Amino acid sequence: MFYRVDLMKLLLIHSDYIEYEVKDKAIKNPEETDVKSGRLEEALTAFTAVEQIDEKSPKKAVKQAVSEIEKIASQLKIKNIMLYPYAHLSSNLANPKKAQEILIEIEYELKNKHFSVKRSPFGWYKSFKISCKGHPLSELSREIIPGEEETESLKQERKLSSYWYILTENGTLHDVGDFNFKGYENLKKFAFYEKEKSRAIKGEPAHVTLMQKLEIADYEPASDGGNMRFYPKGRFIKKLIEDYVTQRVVEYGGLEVETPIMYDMDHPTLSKYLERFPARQYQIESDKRNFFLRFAACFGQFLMAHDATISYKNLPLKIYELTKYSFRREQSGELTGLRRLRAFTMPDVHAFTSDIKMAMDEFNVRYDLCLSVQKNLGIENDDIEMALRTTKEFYKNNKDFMVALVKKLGKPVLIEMWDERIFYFILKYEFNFIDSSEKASALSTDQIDIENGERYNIKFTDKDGKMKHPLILHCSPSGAIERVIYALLEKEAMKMNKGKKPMLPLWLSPTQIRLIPVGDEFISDCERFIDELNKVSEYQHIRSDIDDREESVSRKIRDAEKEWIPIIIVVGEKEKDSKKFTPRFRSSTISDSDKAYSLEELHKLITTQTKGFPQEKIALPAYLSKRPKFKG
RNA sequence: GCCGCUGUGGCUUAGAGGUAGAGCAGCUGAUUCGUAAUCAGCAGGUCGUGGGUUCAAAUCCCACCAGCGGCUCCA
Repeated sequence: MFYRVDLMKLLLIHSDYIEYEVKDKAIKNPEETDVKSGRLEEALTAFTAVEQIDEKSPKKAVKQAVSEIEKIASQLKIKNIMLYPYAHLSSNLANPKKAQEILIEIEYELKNKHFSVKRSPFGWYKSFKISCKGHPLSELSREIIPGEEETESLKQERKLSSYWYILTENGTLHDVGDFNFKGYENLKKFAFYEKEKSRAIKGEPAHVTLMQKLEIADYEPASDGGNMRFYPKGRFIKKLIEDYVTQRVVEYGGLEVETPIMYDMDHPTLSKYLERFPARQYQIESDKRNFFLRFAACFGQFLMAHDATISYKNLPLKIYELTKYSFRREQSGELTGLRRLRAFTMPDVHAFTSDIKMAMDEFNVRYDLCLSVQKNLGIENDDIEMALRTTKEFYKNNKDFMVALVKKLGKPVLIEMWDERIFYFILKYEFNFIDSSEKASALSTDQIDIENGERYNIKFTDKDGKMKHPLILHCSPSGAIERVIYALLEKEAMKMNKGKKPMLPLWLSPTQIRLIPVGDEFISDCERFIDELNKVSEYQHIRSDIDDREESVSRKIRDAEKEWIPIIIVVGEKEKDSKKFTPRFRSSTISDSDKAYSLEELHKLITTQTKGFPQEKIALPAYLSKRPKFKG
C-alpha cells in the first residue's frame, strides 16, 4: 500500500515450449554470452523485471521470487524453469548490473532446489516463441512487495523458531506430536489448525444463514466487504453484549474513554509502528494529510497516557474503550459473515503497570475477569481452547505461573514458544472458539507488552522519584462483539445438528415472552398481562410482545419457534379467568413446561435468570402486526 | 490478494439460445381459530453490473462486483 510503485514483477507462463534467439544489444553492456538461442519443453517461463526497490534488499527479493516460482511450479508439477529478463513489465527498473545479479541469484537458488533452470541472457533484444497451455493456472503475474517483506520474513522466522507443546494441569509439557488427544478433540483440532494449518473442507458457515434468518446482521453490498448492517434485533443483541462487557470492565476498574478512529500516517510515533504492518489499513485523505483508520484502540489510549501525569500510586492504571469501530483491511477472500470483518467492535482495556511483578499479578486478575465474562456471555470452557504464547526463557523462569493459568482453565492448553522474542509482547494468551467447520477464532486475549511504553514515551514517576516506562497489558475480555455473536450462533448451529432446539441466552433474547391470543378479543388481555408483568418491579423490565396478526394459533407458535422465542404463552378464556399460564419453554433450563405459572412467578423466573445482566427495552413495536420484515 | 464455484421478484428456487414459472413473505377478501404452516384472489422480475457474439441472450464469450470453498493472512 505504501510503495506500490516499486515492486519486482513476475509474469509466469506454463508453456508447452519456450524458445528464444538473441538479436541486438538492449543496453550498453549486456551480459556476455556464447549462447545465442535456447529452448525448453514443458516449462514454466518466468518473465522477470527487477525493480529499484529490490536493490535495497536483494536477498529478500531473491528469496521471495524463488518461493513464488517454486510454489507455482510445484502446483503445476513442473521441473523446467526458464528465467527470462523482461524489462517491459515495469517502469521502475533496477540498475542493470544489480538486476542481473539478482537474476543469477534466483537461478542459483532454483537450481539448488533441484529445478532444471535455464536463463536467457540479460540486456539483449531477443525474439521468442512461446506456446501457452491456456489452462487457468497457466498465466499468472506476481508482484513482490518490499513493504511486506519485513512482515513476511518476520513471520517466516517466527515459524522457523516456533515450538509447539501441550501443557497439562499437572505441569507436564508434551510435544504436540506426542500428546494423546483422546478426550480433547477440540484441542486437537485447534492444535492442528494452528500448527499444521490444516483446514477441513466443510460447507458454508452455519452462522451466516442464522444471522440472516434471525434478522441479526447482514451483508451490506453498498459498503466495502466485511462492513455489516445490523437489523433492530441484531443491534439490540449487540448492544446488550457491549453493555455487559463494559459493565464488567468498569467494575474491574477500567476508566472508559473515547478516542478518534483515524490518525495521521506521518505522526512520528505511529508511522514507525505502521511500517511494520503495511497494506492493512483503510486510508483517508483530508486536505493534504493522510490518515489511517485505527485497527485497535491502542493508539488513542497510548497517546492519551503519554500526555497524562502518572504516579506509581495510580498503578495499575486501567484505560478502557469499546471501539466502534476498529478497521482492518483483511484480504477479501478472508472475510466471512461475523467471524472475520473489516470493521468490528472491539472492547480493549489496557493496564499500565510499574514492573513485571505487577504486570503478572494484574494479568491474573484479568484472566479471571475474561473467563467469567466469556462464560456469562454463553461461551463455556468446553467451547474454547486456550493458547499461550511466550519465549523459552520466560517460560523457564515462570513455569509455575503458567501452570496456574492452566489449572484455572481446568484442561490442557496449546503453548507456542520462541527462542527469542519476536513481537512486542512477552506473554500472550487467547481463548479460541472452534466452530462446526473446525475453524478456530480468537475471542478473549491478554498480553504483556514490554515495548510500547517506551515507543510511545509513556512515563510514570516511581517511588524513587525517577521517570520510568510502564509495562502495558492489552486485553479484550470478550474479543470482537461481532465475533461473540458468531460464536453463539455457531454453538447453537452445532446443537441443531444434534437435533436440539437452538436458543440465545434469556438475557440476550430480544423477545423473552411472546403472548399469543387465541382470538382478537384476547389482545387487550395480553396488553393487561404485559402491564402487570412489568408492574412487579420498576427496575426489571421483561421484554414481551403480542402476536396480534390474523393467523392461526399453530401458525403463530410455529413463527415464534422459528424466532427462537424462549417463552411462548397462548392466551384465551382459561388464562383470562385464572391468570395462570402454561408456557412453552424453549429449554428445560428455563423451567418445566408442564406446570402452571402466575405472572409473579414468571417475572421471578426471568429476573433470577437475567440477574447481573443489562435489562433493556427493545425498540420494536409490541404488536407483531406493526413490525416490518427485514429479511425473508 | 490468488485459484475455483455460484449470482433469476424481499426470501427459496425452476428455466440451459426463441413470450421468465412456482412456493413462501406482502396486499385484498373470507375464516375468529387452544400449542410448529386456514383458504381464495391480486400485485411484484432491466434474470448481479457493464460490454460483446447472434435475426434473437437469464442461457454463449469477456470484464467487473458480491457471496461461498480453498490458498494466503489473522500485528
